[in-house]
Amino acid sequence: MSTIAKYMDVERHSQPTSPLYTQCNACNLCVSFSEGNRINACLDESIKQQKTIGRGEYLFKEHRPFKSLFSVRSGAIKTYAETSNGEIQITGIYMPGEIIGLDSTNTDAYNCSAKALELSSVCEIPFSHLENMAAKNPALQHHFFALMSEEIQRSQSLTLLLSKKSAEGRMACLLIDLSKRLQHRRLSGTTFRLPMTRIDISNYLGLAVETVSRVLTLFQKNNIISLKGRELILQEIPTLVEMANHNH
Amino acid sequence: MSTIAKYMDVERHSQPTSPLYTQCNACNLCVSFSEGNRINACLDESIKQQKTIGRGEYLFKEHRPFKSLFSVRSGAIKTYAETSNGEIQITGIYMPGEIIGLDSTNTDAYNCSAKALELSSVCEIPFSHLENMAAKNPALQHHFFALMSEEIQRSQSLTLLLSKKSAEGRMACLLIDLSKRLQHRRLSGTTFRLPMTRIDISNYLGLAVETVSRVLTLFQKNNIISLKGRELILQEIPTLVEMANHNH
DNA sequence: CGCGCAGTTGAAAGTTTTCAAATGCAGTGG
DNA sequence: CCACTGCATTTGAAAACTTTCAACTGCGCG
Repeated sequence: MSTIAKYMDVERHSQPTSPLYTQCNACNLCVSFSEGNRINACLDESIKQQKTIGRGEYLFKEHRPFKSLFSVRSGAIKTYAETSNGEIQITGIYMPGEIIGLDSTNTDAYNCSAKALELSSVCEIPFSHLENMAAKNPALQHHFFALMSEEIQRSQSLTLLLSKKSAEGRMACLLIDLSKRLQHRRLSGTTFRLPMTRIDISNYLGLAVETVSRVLTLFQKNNIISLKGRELILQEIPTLVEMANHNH
Repeated sequence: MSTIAKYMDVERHSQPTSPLYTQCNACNLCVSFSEGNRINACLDESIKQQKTIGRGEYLFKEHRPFKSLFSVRSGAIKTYAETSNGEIQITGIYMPGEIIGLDSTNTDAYNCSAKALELSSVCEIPFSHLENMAAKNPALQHHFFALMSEEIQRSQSLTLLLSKKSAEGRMACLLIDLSKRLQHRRLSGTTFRLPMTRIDISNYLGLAVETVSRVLTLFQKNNIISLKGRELILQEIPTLVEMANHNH
């Protein structure tokens, strides 16, 4: 527990009640780290730095120098890449406890842009420090490989979704995915607010905005969900799961 | 250069002329490693193990215990995941010099199956050994993070392709991608043999087989490519590049 | 030689996109 | 406080693209 340690108890006591922090007692990376390894350890606070960014603001932009990973503490962040002809593709939606930037560790520049979908707070972790620490701590190194592997899988899931599922299936997948991630943070998996606009959803799912709107309307007509603006209630999760598993 | 080293010169001299080994002087991982880091170093031969697998044979199957990564020495390997309802999605086509299994380092089981598209030889590297070595060698650790990051990017490229491109665009992307990877190995990027069937292509690109066939026929009619069976000649690479960059 | 599977081609069907138009919502400035 | 403006969202109808279904050809192998 040497240089890494502490922080967890400090924060656990300073923010015991806020729902935003049920999952994030300290830096999310640390929690993630300690959970994954069943080790009560945490990154040294000296290498971390908290930051708040407003809705629509950038955490970083594509092609800018890559220096740090970011762990989301609250809010939601989207990452996206830009094609040669200016179109963008959202590559991920990151919620509290999740780590941004793992796809850029092989270059000197970020491979995507990261923008806040709502007011968010993040924890910045310089990658060089992390590498140094990982070199000294095999458990941390192992955890890092695991995190990156998970990121590959996340992306592959999206691939499968885009390749094999209908518009309804894609939408169902997204809703189920969001629900699960919220539940993992011990928040409600049935009643929540969509973190993104229909436009972002359409981009992420590879559909036209109109299609997203139509599918959501259909879901509502069938009483599978209830939706007002971005406020969402999943009324028939089993049906959604079934639709999510069903392919073209 | 301690425990890691040697091998490169040994193999470089023993197989100087075979085109299959122009890129792979020793274990591909090592070459990749030494290239990436501009270090003349290589994994200790004691932890490696070569293997040959015939066309259609499995390198490993999904859900089986994860123990090793594999570096392709010759041939071509596809990886694919199976959905709950039995459909499969090809997640990657691996050619010499590329590494398979990076998406499974967070679990005890492989997350996909790997099957040889043609007679192939691979180099098996137990992951636990690699982790141990990486812990002792910061440069190797760094290289590993880079490899995993590249794998994330590869998957994200596929996501973009599936999300934004038409059938023609997808096919063009695949051909250009294959061409580039062959060129990277100093093989011809204009005349080569498709490593996979039309069925594999269709699955990988998220299209129906018939669509793949139609697009290839169209490309031939427009004299963009020449194709007999799997023998391919790219006649108008600039046109292909343009089509690959063009979205829906 | 024939079986089985890969590949091709045509026509119809289906899904999603595109285009167009209207509504709603939020922030801004008068 | 209200009108105004810009964007998000919804809805309808037509257009476009891809899939599905069906049939046929070709190739490799026992």
